Amino acid sequence: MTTSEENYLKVIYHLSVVSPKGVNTNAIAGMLETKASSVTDMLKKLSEKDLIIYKKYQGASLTEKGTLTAKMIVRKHRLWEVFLVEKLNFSWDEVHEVAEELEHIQSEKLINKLDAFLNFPEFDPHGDPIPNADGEIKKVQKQLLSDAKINVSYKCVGVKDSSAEFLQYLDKQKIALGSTFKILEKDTFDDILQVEINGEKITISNKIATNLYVQ
Amino acid sequence: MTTSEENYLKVIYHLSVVSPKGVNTNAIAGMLETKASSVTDMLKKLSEKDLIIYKKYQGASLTEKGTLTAKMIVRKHRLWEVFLVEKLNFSWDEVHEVAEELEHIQSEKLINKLDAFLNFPEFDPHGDPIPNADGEIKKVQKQLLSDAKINVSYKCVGVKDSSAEFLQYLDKQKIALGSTFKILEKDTFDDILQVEINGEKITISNKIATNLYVQ
DNA sequence: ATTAATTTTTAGGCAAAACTAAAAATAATA
DNA sequence: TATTATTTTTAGTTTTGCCTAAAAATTAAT
Repeated sequence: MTTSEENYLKVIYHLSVVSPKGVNTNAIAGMLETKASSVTDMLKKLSEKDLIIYKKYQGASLTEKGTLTAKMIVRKHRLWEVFLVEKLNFSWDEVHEVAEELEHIQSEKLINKLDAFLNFPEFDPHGDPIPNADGEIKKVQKQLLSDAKINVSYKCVGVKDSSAEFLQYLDKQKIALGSTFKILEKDTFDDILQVEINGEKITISNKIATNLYVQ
Repeated sequence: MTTSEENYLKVIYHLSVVSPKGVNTNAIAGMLETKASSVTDMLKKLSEKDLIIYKKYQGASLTEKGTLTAKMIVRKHRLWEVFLVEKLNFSWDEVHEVAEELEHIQSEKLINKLDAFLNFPEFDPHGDPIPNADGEIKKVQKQLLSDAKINVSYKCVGVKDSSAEFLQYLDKQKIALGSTFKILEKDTFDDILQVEINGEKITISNKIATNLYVQ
């Protein structure tokens, strides 16, 4: 497997969540910052390797084999992120790019030993679940803060947007995984929420609320 | 820098120890298991990037810039080896291939944080020195066991050959870094040495003795 | 000092993964 | 439904790093 093939599989895997019956060529191109024609070439290649189902103009979906492969890449990515944050003291907004490289290191032994070293973590620093060695992912129910009820206490368990900018904004607002949330008031007109975070009252935009997972 | 370019620099760096005034095209090809013509192509490229001095038919030698780059790759390789052995419990014969991949991860921050996490080790699991962040290498004097004096006590501080086969042989003979050595008798005729290792008398071939560094 | 052997370089190609531009298929709209 | 508009695919290039085969330069040997 080349790094490029792995990146395609990973993107198809992530996009499959929203378009389970075929991921568009353009959508893949967008995620990988490449051109549609390049995507077509690669889809043919991945199809011949039985990693995806691909029919012209119909988009791509992962086979069993492709799904497992993609999950292993995601597993590696997220385990490395845990390592970087827990052991090397990276902040949660710095780990993505480095993990993008580390996820392509080819050694099952390495990743399983890393998993053990980290004590078999179930979530990465952004709250995303880490597939185990068999590709199984622990499903937890969680909802967006924007969908949460008023005056009910929640705990922050993940972020939807894990861009450095958003994560840095959260740091500034002292919002982290584990923070407690209570919506005091929703102002549907100007898309603003009054919330209590760890006991303190603040105002956040709906944009923020639609990118925080709570439980 | 591509992985390929880095591998060339690393090989030139290692070969420069024995041929400081120009490394042969064929020697590089041999180390990289590639063809001389491919090497010529790359030498031109590295030369244009001012990483090596290259004149047709004269071999290659590293520039200042090339030397520093090579040292940083060696630094990464050896630090990752320490990580694999110390933290992930790999054995010293398993780490080379994985480190060959990890050494190409591009992040200065990563490697310096890894260095700190490992407590700034000075030697890798095979006794090779680890360049610091400035490229400085601590020089220690050491000699081959085959050049050691008779009836003098030495300590094993490194291996010259770090192939898995050799390292596994050492494991079997209970020879490790730190083991104490004393040559009892040298038989120059059949190239065999009577030695005392950690107090026990055994016989080893000269081939072994020429691949062990002692102090 | 020639000739032979070896090493190194050139020349021309190939595969992977990207690209541009144009053609074909599908989807959207009047 | 006919006509746009959009999406996707094809066709033809490019770049990187490798290859083979042949030519050129260097080194070794008679």
